[in-house]
Amino acid sequence: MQYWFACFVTFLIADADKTLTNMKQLKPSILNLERFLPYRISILSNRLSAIIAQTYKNKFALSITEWRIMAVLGEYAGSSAEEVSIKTQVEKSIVSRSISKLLNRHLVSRTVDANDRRRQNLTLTETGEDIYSQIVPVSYAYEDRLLACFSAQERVIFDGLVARLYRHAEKIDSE
Amino acid sequence: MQYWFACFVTFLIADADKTLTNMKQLKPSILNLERFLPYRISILSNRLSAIIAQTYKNKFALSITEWRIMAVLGEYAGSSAEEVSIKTQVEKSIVSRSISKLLNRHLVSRTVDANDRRRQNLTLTETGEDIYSQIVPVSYAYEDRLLACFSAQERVIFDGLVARLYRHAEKIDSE
DNA sequence: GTAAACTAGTTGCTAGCGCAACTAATAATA
DNA sequence: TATTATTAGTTGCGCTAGCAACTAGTTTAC
Repeated sequence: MQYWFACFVTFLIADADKTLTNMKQLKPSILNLERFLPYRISILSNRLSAIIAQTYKNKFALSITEWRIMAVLGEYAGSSAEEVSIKTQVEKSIVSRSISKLLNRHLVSRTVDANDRRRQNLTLTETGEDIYSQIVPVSYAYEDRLLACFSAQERVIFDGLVARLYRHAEKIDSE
Repeated sequence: MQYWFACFVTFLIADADKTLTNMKQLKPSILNLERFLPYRISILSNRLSAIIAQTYKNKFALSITEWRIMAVLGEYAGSSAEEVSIKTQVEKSIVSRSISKLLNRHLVSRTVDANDRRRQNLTLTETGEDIYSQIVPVSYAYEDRLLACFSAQERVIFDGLVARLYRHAEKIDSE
């Protein structure tokens, strides 16, 4: 057992005791919002989004949704709107409207698919690629700055727990 | 060092190695949305909210915002709109409009404060209390169901990491 | 080969969010 | 005490989200 693990675990035990003590003070007939997990995740998400939305808007005049679409196209050029919708988890009508804006700004181009004329293949234009390559490091920098409050081990733990909770919620959702 | 800690830590090390391996496969000039923390938190939050929003809407005809306001008033009767706004992290104009709806439905009542006639003290009505006491157990049940994918220890860890990240984001935000 | 079912993408409509401007009341300052 | 600044709450407005209906193209099944 390495030293950092011992430290980490000690910290966790202290934290656990504190939390359990707090929990006992609560009447079960009252719900304390600040301790309610979905609420906490929601305000965390809002705060993270607000910070990054500001940056994208100021520096690149893009909404988070628009950036997400570009992010998918930067990685998977030639995706359809449907595929973008799935990857970004953005509803298809919103994708459609966002793509219109990106087309107007010549950040994205589209061509009707030869084999399936319903389908339209989307690609970043040269300008789009250019902006994309500017945003990527900004995004990574933001992520790093956020994660500065975690140790490398904690990052991994957090990542794992988030992923597990997400998959679990998906399961609950599909029931 | 207790046994479960050893098991847990072993699991974490395995997970860390896997993640680090994956990370090395990434070109730094491309951003993979699915690995980007703010995105992951965002879709997690959306999913958690969507599930609970459905329940509140179906069973009680309340939006999440309306429920959050009631949750604050259930715990702190006589709060002002301002205080509700701070506690719920909901913008004051939205609080104002939501309160109008709750007043119309006679779930909340308000009285002008005697000492400060700008301020209005908000309280749940009897009907409001009644609905509140029905929602609380439903919310706790949902939270328990979500957290079923974590061990007691993991819950505490997750809680702590979420809290830390939130505080850290607050700090970043205020700079 | 044609009708029915399905799929891709767009558009109409409603509701909620959030900024900013506004009203009314109070507190601070000179 | 008069002027100014501050605070509580409401309202106007534009934007986005998301459901549902729609168009157009494709596949399935008889």
